[in-house]
Amino acid sequence: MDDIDLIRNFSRTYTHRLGLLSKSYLGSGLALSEARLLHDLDRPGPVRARELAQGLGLDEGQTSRILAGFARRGWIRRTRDEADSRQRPLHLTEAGRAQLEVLRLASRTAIAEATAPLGAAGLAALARVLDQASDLLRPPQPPLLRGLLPGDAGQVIARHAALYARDEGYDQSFEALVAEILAAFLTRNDTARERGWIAQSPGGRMLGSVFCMAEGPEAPQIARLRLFLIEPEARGTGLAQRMIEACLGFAAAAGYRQMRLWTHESHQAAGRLYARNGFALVASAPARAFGCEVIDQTWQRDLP
Amino acid sequence: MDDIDLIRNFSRTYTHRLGLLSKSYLGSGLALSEARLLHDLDRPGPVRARELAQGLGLDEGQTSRILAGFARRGWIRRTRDEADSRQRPLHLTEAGRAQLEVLRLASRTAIAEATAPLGAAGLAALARVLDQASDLLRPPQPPLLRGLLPGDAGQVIARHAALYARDEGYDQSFEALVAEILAAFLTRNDTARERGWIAQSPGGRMLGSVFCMAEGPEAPQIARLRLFLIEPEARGTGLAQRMIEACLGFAAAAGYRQMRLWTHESHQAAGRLYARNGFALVASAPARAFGCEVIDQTWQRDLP
DNA sequence: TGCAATACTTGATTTAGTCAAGTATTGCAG
DNA sequence: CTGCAATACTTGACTAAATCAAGTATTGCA
Repeated sequence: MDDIDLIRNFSRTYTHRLGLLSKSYLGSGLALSEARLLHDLDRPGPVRARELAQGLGLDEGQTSRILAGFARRGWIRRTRDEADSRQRPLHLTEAGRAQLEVLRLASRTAIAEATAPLGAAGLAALARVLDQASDLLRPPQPPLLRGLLPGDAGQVIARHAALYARDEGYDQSFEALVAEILAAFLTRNDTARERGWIAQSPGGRMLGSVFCMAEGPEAPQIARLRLFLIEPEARGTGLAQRMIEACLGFAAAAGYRQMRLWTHESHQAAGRLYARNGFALVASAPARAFGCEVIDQTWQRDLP
Repeated sequence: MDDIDLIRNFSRTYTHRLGLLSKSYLGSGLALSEARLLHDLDRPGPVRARELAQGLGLDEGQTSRILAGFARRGWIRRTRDEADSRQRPLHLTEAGRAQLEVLRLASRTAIAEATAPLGAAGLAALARVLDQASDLLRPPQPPLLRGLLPGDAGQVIARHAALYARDEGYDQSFEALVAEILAAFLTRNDTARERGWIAQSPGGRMLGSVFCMAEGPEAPQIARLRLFLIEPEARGTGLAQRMIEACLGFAAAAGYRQMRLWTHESHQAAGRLYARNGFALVASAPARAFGCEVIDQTWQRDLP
């Protein structure tokens, strides 16, 4: 059972369970090739018929016929290329985009039904590993660092809870703490002095988080770096460094004079990262937290 | 970009890159449905045509025709059901099995070509995440614990190196150490007193390893638990406990009086597991190893 | 005993896909 | 600027897979 057999094995399971091979695509009346073609038409600029055919490995004749059908149904507009009138650049119309949305919903429903037995947690785990696979299949692209969007806070809570429970044995009280921290952050909504970053894979799954928060009114010049988490599969890639830099840069620009953070001694890789970024260990004390014996650490550095 | 969109997105990337949709299956002259049908015929007992059709979502008429073709080419034998002569139980012949092997090789070649740009490490990573996905899609099954097979030692070395480099920052000297330990183990080949276990997912990927080795001639009654590793995604599932029990059970049966192990303080979850299994910390000392400052720990317990 | 249900098979038809030829246009060597 | 190969797409003829419906032999059961 080598790597290739594992992949073959997956293909069979996947096509079987997710029914990728379904003819007459999801009852939408469109054939699979038509659906794929329509999807590939959804690009900002004009599209060439040949590009589409080659991109999908479809026969050009067949492509031509399918496109004729789309034009008849008003899903695409075929314009005339001024410079070369052999070509007929294609544009998706509003009707075409609407049809694409119909398709998207049908496909979402089908996947939701097929994955219903997995439950929400299983679905999230599946999405996570499949998106990892997407990343591996695509030419490598660096993760995106972006601000917080709706739904991110929940993800941050869920991943903190899951990973700390697995790796450190933390109990539910840790999830509650993370939820409280985030709830307060969102409530304060102090965008000038506080910010969160989400690292996101090219496919869109969350790879990590970091937050810059105010230490509190009694220490207005101190910023706190919090909820710093990198998914295991994204560790050792330099992503953590990028995220720390984003956080430090924001804190300095927001006028803080120091940045402080709180961690546990067991996070050795994190400790090395903090040390590399000018933080120094300023306090350390054993404590009992989240059902475990831990050694709390406080690190601090000055900001430029 | 929610979970379902991530899955949709993966499906597109995957079918595009791995070309699942290839008609005329891989130049073997068989259509995709024929290949899938032939594959599903490969089961120990007799198979019913209807089962096959329903299992693959194929039309019964079409199934009948394809099966007639298989029978004509001598790939299947159609017997007569004594109790119900409407049914014609199907059996794959040797020729059919040979054809299946042709198909398997063609499919392997196709995957190997499609994944060539990823390199060996990328392929291994892809196989790993896709097999995780297979596990998630299947009804849950517990991992299998088995002895060492050819190729396992290499995997054990590779995963130790990769995970410790990622999580602890160990350098290459750690990989060398693991390789030496395993080479010596394989060379001694002392099956009565030493053994290794591999935990394997239902799909077949390695989920973890543990070894029972002799401490050495100067301490013949002491066994050492070594190379204990659980893949991150398999942590917190009780697998580690099963593996420790297997190792302890073997050591006791092999006549050892004590079991000893060596770890680092930073592996807190492992430490808790050892404590739960009767081990006590007997020595602890800071050391510099594999390019890191660590705190070596020795744990020990008596065997029944 | 008769009749619906089952386990397939066969026939008629549709349709996606293939291959090759056809049309209009472009680019470029002579 | 002429002619001819190349390009971008279309069209026609054909193949084969898939679908739908009807057909056959057999079973089970009221």
